[in-house]
Amino acid sequence: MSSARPLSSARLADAAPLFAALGDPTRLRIVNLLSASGPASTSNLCGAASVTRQAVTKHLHVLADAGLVSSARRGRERIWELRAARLDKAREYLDRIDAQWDAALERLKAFVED
Amino acid sequence: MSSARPLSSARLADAAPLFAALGDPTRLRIVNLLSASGPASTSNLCGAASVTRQAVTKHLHVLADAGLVSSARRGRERIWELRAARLDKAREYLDRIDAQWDAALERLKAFVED
DNA sequence: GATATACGCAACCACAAGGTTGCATATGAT
DNA sequence: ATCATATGCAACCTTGTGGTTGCGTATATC
Repeated sequence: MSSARPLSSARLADAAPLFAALGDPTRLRIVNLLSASGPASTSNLCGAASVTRQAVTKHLHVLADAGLVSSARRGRERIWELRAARLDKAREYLDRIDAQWDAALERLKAFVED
Repeated sequence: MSSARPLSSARLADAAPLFAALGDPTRLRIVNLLSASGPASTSNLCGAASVTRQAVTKHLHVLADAGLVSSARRGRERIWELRAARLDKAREYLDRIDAQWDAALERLKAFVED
């Protein structure tokens, strides 16, 4: 028996920016790159993108604001790293919504069989 | 041992619109409602939103374009239903990115221990 | 010290996105 | 037939977002 509680609106408002950050092709590409190759510098990430460095930097800041990446300066370059915990948050949301849906289906089924 | 293959850019380009659709608070609220209470009509969903019916309709169409909901007219109302399969797609993406990240960490660790 | 590299910051621009009002249309209820 | 309900559609507005160019600054490298 699933114990899915309804998602609080607070958690929902928190999750939207997360998905929004993942909702851009260039940013998703960056996340994918960071997850596949590990930490990388800004110019390193620029190599894979088809936009200017400044655009990539903006995207990285959006990801950072969403908590999906963190960065630190190393010498003259800035190294970006994936924050897997935040990704898990997103997964958790989807899991809970899915669980809710399953529970709703269950209730509907029971109602019909009534 | 995880068998995480790198995500093809085709799959990535496919996933971004999905996350983008989930990246709006109002839309996420709608998805949450549909998952918690099952299928509902447009005006039904409007009750929980703080925007006009037309705005809600727009959001529903965005969700439909992303494949996250489907709808059918029933009498004078239109009933919207969650497409759980599409939600699973999003989860799958996050899973694979996470697996990639784990694999990358593993390699880094092995490299350091070298 | 001169030079190339890597980045930060600001101004600016075009367009998509979210939202609204207004009006038309179809369907259920009386 | 009449009236209320539920929706569809279009025009319009405002802001946010993704992108650019230009310039300044810090850090390696020679």
